[in-house]
Amino acid sequence: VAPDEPLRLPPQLLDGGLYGLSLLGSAARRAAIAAFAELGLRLDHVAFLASLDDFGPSSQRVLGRRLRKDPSDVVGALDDLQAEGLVRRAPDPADARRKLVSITAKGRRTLGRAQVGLAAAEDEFFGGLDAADRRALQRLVRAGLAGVDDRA
Amino acid sequence: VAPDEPLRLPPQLLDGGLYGLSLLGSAARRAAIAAFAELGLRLDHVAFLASLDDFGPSSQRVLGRRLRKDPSDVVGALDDLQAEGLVRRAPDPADARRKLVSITAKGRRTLGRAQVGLAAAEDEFFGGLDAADRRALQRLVRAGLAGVDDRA
DNA sequence: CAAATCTCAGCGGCACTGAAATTT
DNA sequence: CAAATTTCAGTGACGCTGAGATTT
Repeated sequence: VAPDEPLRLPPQLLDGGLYGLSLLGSAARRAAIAAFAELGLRLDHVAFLASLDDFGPSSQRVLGRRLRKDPSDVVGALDDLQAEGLVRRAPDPADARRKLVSITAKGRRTLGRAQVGLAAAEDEFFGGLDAADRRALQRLVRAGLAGVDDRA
Repeated sequence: VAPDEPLRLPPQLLDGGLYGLSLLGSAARRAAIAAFAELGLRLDHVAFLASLDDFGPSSQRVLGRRLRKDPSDVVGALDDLQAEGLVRRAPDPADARRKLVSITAKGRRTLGRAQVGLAAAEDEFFGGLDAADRRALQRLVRAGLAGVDDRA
């Protein structure tokens, strides 16, 4: 008697949509984490690098708000990135309470490698969907995220 | 100078789809957790109750595999549920290594309350989407979860 | 005997709270 | 002085690993 039960999610929970979305999000998170692990980066590390690359130098507070990260969690992640030489912290000349964080040239190179790994992980993750579905899902995710912004 | 920056996610990460899906999944998870918090239940508590309700009594091993939970994590969650009288553990007469877990009448009542709270949370969470989009998102999530099943 | 099942101890990622130190 | 910013210490949920005890 060896019951090799596969994944079998309770329909009564899946029906609503919130539970399934949470599970799929976890799977997506795992896939992204795996893609960055070989670079020694975590998900939030890459998020900080990408934010600095896209929006330019920011104070830690602003950087955190953009990514919905708690200020106390920003500290540790930036410590890691700074130790690797991927970001720079400098006092803000306009306000000594703030530190201006910027991405370094090495940080940009690392970010580029992370993007390559991410793209591969995405192709694999969304491999089961055809192009139209993948586009549709992406649109709905963006719409959903806009709602998240409001709610917070 | 008070920069009240809102959520502003890096486009270069969002473009691929995996990052956005991960974020939306986290938001969905938070919403579900909040819906169950007033009942003193966590997400996995409700998942176990729903699984037992939908599929009937199971060994802890099978119960865990169905929900993609590690056997070691099943133990603690069932301890909680059993302490509240929501599930029952009995030795499997066919195999003394196993324990048969079943949901109690009280567990079903609690699960019902959890479903009510979840439905409300879902209406609020998906409030920004029209009915067609909500249906489409749910379909794509199911398709995506099917892929997750394969990959694991 | 090897394998399966339950259990416990521990670690890593992540999100959050509370509070201290410094500066505006 | 109150408020903003960075920082640290701690907690909780969650997923995973490794190992022990019992039974098949």
